[in-house]
Amino acid sequence: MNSPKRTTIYDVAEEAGVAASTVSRALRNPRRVNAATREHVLRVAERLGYRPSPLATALQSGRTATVAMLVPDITNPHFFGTIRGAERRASAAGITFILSYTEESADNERNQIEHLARSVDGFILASSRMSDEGLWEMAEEHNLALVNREVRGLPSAVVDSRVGSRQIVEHLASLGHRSLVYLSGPHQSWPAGERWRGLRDGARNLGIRATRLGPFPPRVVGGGAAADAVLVTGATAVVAHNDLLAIGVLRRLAERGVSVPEQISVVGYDDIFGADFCVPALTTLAGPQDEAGRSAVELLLENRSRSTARTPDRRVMLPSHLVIRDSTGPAPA
Amino acid sequence: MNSPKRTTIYDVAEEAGVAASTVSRALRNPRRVNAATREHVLRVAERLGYRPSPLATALQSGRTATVAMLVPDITNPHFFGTIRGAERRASAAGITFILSYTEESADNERNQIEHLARSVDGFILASSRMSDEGLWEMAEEHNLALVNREVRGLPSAVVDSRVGSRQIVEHLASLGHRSLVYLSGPHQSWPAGERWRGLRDGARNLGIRATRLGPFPPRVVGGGAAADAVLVTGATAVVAHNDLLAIGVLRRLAERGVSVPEQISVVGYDDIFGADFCVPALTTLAGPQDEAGRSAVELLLENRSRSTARTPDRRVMLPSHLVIRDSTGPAPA
DNA sequence: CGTGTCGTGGCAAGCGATTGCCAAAAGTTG
DNA sequence: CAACTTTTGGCAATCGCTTGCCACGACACG
Repeated sequence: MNSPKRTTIYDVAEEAGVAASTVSRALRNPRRVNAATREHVLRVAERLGYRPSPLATALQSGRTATVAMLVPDITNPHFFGTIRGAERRASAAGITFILSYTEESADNERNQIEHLARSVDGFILASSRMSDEGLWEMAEEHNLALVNREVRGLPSAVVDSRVGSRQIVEHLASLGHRSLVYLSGPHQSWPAGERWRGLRDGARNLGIRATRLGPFPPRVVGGGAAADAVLVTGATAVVAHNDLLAIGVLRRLAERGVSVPEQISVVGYDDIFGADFCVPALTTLAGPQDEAGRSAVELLLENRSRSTARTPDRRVMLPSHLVIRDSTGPAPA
Repeated sequence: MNSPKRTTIYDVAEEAGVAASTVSRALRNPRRVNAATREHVLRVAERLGYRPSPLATALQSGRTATVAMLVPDITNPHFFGTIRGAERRASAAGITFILSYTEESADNERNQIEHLARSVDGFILASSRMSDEGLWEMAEEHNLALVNREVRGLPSAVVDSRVGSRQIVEHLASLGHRSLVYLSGPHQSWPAGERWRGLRDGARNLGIRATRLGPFPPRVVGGGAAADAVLVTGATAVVAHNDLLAIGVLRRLAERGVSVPEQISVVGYDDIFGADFCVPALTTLAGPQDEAGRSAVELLLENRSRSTARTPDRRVMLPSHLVIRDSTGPAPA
């Protein structure tokens, strides 16, 4: 506990026979102090086991060396990669990483930001539920970086799903499929729009038919209704908004005795943990989610001193790739 | 950004025509100030959009309203439940949640604690890699709560795996198995010891043979070697240290054409995401991991003002239950 | 040798709250 | 109505660190 008062910069100063300011400079601003003095101060600090107080530092300097990541839904494995990447990058830069969940609500997101605003240098908003306008407004006051969401004027790191979606279409077309169904995620979901556009455009180019159903909750449980909806369309290929939904679809199809991929091919997005060992193993569009998290932290760091000039909005686009497994196959004759 | 200086307690004080101290009291210590004054101050604060600075508060009062959770390995889904539970509980109490990974290293763990010590009210150590001695030492200086680890004198929240392990043995024995193999996790792992003891004792009671192999890395990739090791023993039942390892075993067995559960029954621990849709679906000992996370936060909160008396060490033991799926079946004749 | 420059270190004013202590105002009591 | 207690609000110190400004000495230069 804090009972045995921790050693402060003053303790070090006294012990070293210098002023507190000198200690501070020796630590933060090496060139501002004589090499010998500095060496001495450092040694004393070390001996006393001195640790700076991040709070005091932050209060004074305004820099907290902390970032917060806001994620809509903690139960969604999709975010694990992003969280991991962001945490790693932050950690490597000596930056404290705060994780918080917004329970899928834009209001909640706003509140969290407001609540943490003074304690962090910036926010990583993963799959934000806020509107573009809301984000712009927030960005006036706070340092933001978006993950898997693009908004004009705001820095973002996204895994491509537009180009990847075309690859999906090409893959399916090459297997002889003439039509596909996209099982859409939530309406406000930015990637859902991207994916659909990619699929639609790809389909148009290749002269096959693409239709969209939904929205469905992007979770395993959503797969039941989704699968049934697909069956009535008679489609031979279905692309689910994400792997969870795809897995739910696989389940329901198995229940109903529809064989995959013989009768229907199924594709997902994200390549989450488990996509390789569900049955049949899922064909899915994989992307470097952890890279996205990493990049987001970097965008935040770049923007730290944005107080003066507005940096041009940086956008990082990470390439995705199609992982072909057992859930896709030749279209039935 | 911070350019438009955020409103402070002084701004509110001036606007309301009172002293800063009054504002502070109106906010924190309502009974210390006249109801009318208080009402007025609150209104002004609201109008000015005042938000207290957590940093300043923490610096002065010593309470940070923040907890940190240290997890050895971010890639292990086992921790997701615990993280979720802890985050939720913290969030509900208005407490900021810091998440950090220790990369499986005790040293790293120690460093992280040292690094964050001034910024948090306490630490949740999930599956700590530190020795008992190390933990005692840390507990002298810091407010700790352990998850899935019991150490004398320290508060902890653990999911029972001892009793649960007996249930596993009973389940297997009832299916006619006369011997089982435990695929052990890392040697320093506390649950590994518990599980083994539970299995061994259970086996002794029921007159069946239990042997231990390992240690194996508790990940899917560890399953390959583990499965092969099992096969040479000729055992009919194998209990893996966790679901990841179990899934790896399932895979390898499938590769080698060994059918589960006809030839070998497989059991895991944790009931992670995916355990229900791998093939065959995994029989596993499920526990309320999120409860453990939640409890850990509560232990920390109880102990917040521990500066004076040492509270008796609180231990929370959460019950586990066996989820029987398709990976276990009657012993082969 | 006088003066200008540069390198160093110290002083002290914050950063934004909390809180012990005190004094003025209000309420109580005989 | 005097004496005393209780409320209530303000002053100022404090938490631990950063940083602008100043001063002092060393050094270089003309």
